[in-house]
Amino acid sequence: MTLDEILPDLRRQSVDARHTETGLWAASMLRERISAGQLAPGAKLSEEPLCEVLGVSRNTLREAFATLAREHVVTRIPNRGVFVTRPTADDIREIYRVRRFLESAALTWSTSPTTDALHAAIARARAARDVGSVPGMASANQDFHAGVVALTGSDRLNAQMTQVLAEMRLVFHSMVANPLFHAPYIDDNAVILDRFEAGDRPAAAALMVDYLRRAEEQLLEAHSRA
Amino acid sequence: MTLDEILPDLRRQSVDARHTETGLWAASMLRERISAGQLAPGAKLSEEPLCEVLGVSRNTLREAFATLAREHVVTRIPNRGVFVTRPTADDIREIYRVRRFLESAALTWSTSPTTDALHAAIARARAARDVGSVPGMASANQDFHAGVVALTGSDRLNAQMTQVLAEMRLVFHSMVANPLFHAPYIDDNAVILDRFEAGDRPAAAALMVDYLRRAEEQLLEAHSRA
DNA sequence: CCTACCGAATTGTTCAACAATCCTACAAGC
DNA sequence: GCTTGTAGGATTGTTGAACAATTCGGTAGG
Repeated sequence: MTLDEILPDLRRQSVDARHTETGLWAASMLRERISAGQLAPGAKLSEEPLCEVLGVSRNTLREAFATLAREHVVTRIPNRGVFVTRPTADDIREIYRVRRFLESAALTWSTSPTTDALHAAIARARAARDVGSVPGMASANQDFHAGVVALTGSDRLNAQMTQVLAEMRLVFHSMVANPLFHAPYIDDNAVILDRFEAGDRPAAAALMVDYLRRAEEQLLEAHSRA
Repeated sequence: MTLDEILPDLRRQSVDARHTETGLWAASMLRERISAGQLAPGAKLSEEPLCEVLGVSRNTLREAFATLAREHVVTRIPNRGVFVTRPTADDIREIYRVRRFLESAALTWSTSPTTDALHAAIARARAARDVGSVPGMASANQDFHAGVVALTGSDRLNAQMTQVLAEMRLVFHSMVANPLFHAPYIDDNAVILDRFEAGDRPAAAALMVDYLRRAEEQLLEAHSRA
């Protein structure tokens, strides 16, 4: 999907928008579109048409670009422009490196033992699987892993995890989505949660590392084909 | 001399000559001053005089502010202005929460066993202690802990650690610096490194958590007095 | 002493202009 | 045929000025 195709859509959402912090608002609008896959990886985000459609000035739009670039959602090439990031194989390895550290550390040293959100995420994933909803499974799966890091109670670690999961969505969009990708991992999550609640944190962490290694391998394999 | 041989050299020069990103350049100038303590926490960064001094326009300066705000180095209050962040007690707790996770996880699961940088940092710290240089001890100590996270080989985790250490400098600047703060921790670092190299990673991680808890407590105590 | 209001100063945002850089195409030379 | 050089046009990088919105300090009035 190209930029031109979603321009009318964006225009509709931005007609009567009065906001303080316009730059952050513009960033969130673009982030939404990119997360949803309406702006595919590699797409060029030209300043002029976007300004016109969002109803902001070029300066404000550039603030939004700076925000998104810092989140690795968008890549800025000097004097060339801004593009939706197209994750490389190295990016995938880096993302999973971060996830292995963050998630296994959270399972090992977290202090908050409230796992309601994790149970809810697993329930949502199973419901989505029963209905055959791939986006539903993907979303619920991300909620589970975000919830694991939320056990740390740290805003900054949560922010980093949120960012990495946003990059994960880019990875999914940049390759042919295998409809069956998420399904087998749902029960893995359940086992990890079970071990964690049984008090066997090392086992939970080890299972998580194993899970993430398998997922990484599968994504790298798919990436090399694309 | 062939083309390939001089390519890296050329690239290095062109990177250095990159004044083409004025916003980032201005941000780094301010970051330097703040890190060095020349701009104390709580100081107001008025736009107009800064523009004049840095020789950039207000728009460019605001891009720099946006960058620093995302790094928590600077706090933006709408319609009031931009201030050097004054860390709160909660900030200190959050910083140490992140450090405990990042550093103990690095000691537990790191793959790279090259500890040269860590030995060098300890040596620098001891040399600074012998000379009685407090900034030298602080800097070397930060190098050691940054090096621990560098064991992960992850750019993103390194970036997060760098950011958190920058916030640590703000913490130090915002309270009366105790000249003896760093000294007792130097040998703790050495013990942690020793356990790590002996292959006893759980012990190294546990010592690190203990170290960070003591440092946090000490800083919180000092903060409550200020 | 407190409150309401007014004006100065500062920030938030936009606009228009210019400089610097890159892309495309096309001609010239080996 | 392939590379190299050279316009021209388009896009980005940066600036300066303008105006709206908001805050702050002082002051008159109760």
